[in-house]
Amino acid sequence: MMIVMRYEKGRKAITRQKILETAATEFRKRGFEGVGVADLMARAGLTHGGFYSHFESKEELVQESIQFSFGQNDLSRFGSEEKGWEKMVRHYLRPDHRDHPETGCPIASLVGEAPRRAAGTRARFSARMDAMIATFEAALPREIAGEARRAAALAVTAVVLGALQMARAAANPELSNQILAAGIKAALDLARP
Amino acid sequence: MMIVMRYEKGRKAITRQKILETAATEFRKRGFEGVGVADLMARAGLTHGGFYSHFESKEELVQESIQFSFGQNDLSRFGSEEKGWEKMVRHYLRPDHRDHPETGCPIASLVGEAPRRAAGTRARFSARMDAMIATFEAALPREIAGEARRAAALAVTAVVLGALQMARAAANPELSNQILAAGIKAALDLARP
DNA sequence: TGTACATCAGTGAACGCGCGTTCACTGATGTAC
DNA sequence: TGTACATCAGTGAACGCGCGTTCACTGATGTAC
Repeated sequence: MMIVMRYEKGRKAITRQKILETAATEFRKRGFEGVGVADLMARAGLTHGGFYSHFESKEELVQESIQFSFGQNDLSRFGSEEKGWEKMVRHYLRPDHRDHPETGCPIASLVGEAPRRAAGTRARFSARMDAMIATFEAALPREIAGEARRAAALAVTAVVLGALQMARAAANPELSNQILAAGIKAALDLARP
Repeated sequence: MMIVMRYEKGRKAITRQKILETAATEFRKRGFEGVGVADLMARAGLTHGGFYSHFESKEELVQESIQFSFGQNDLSRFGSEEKGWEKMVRHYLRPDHRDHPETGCPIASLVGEAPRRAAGTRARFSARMDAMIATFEAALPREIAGEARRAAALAVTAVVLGALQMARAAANPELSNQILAAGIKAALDLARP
């Protein structure tokens, strides 16, 4: 007996993608613990019961959402451009990124929560952090070579990550802008041969 | 009629301090949302009902615990020493600090959650972040003057904060150590006149 | 082309559980006389 | 010194609520004939 498709082939996949997109947005905005399955499904225009025909558990969704939101925020598109690393830094530390964590870098939004999640989630998160470091490393000026190149990539990543989080936590908007500016300046200094 | 002390004067204050200390530890370890009032009170050797004779709400405890754990982790003691800023950086990015968030800097542990808390909590958290920046600023070499001094303090704070979080999130211990080393190197570079 | 049927994505009530908070109470204490 | 009493830090049952998860179901769909 042949396996038959009862609905249009892609329909379930589309719904799954919609849940994933909603989750990626909400998790970055409110944290993994700040959003419930029912709330998420309602925002995706569905009821909560159907969730488990798409994902095995909330933790699985958490893991897949990390991949998804990283894909939305790939800095590597600047990699082939001239002074790509500088564009990456300025893109990362722009006010719009600070003001919209829900569409921004998931590492900045969730790095504090990641170490407390399940082992599989930590592993995936760490892999994405590696990818971010590698993107900076690949884009740095070619004059920085050998071990210094790796160290510079780590340092640039640390400074943009730290600065973005500080800018988000700062109560004073003027201070917040100062932090972004100082972060850009420092990252460019660290990436100078 | 005179107000009378039924118990030893300091007893309630001691209990309150114990709750605060437990909360400061647990919040840094598990996040504000990761610990409940009942769990906290049990760890302090009490039952949960008494909590509200010490604090108005969990959020008030959250706020006071930020102050408390900051007090436990003051970098300013290095301020009067020679090359105090370098000692601060090395102290902040030492492996023991990475491995023990529960006794470490509350800003590193909680900066990601702070923007999502109540306004009063955000304000207190931001004030503590200001204090950390000011501690670095005061300790920097005197050769760094004017606006550059402020910018350097912001940059050093961003890099140590970012590096500590990355080191905690890294799944690979070798990478984690690399991050700490690169963070120290970068912070010292940024604090060089 | 028309009808009966099998499929299965999505529904919504229900589960046990832990959350923050409230409140009537208990029992150890210091005071009054 | 001895006893009755007022205080209040701490107890523990109970509250309404939202959590992640389960499951019997519904109803729109494509297929078979």
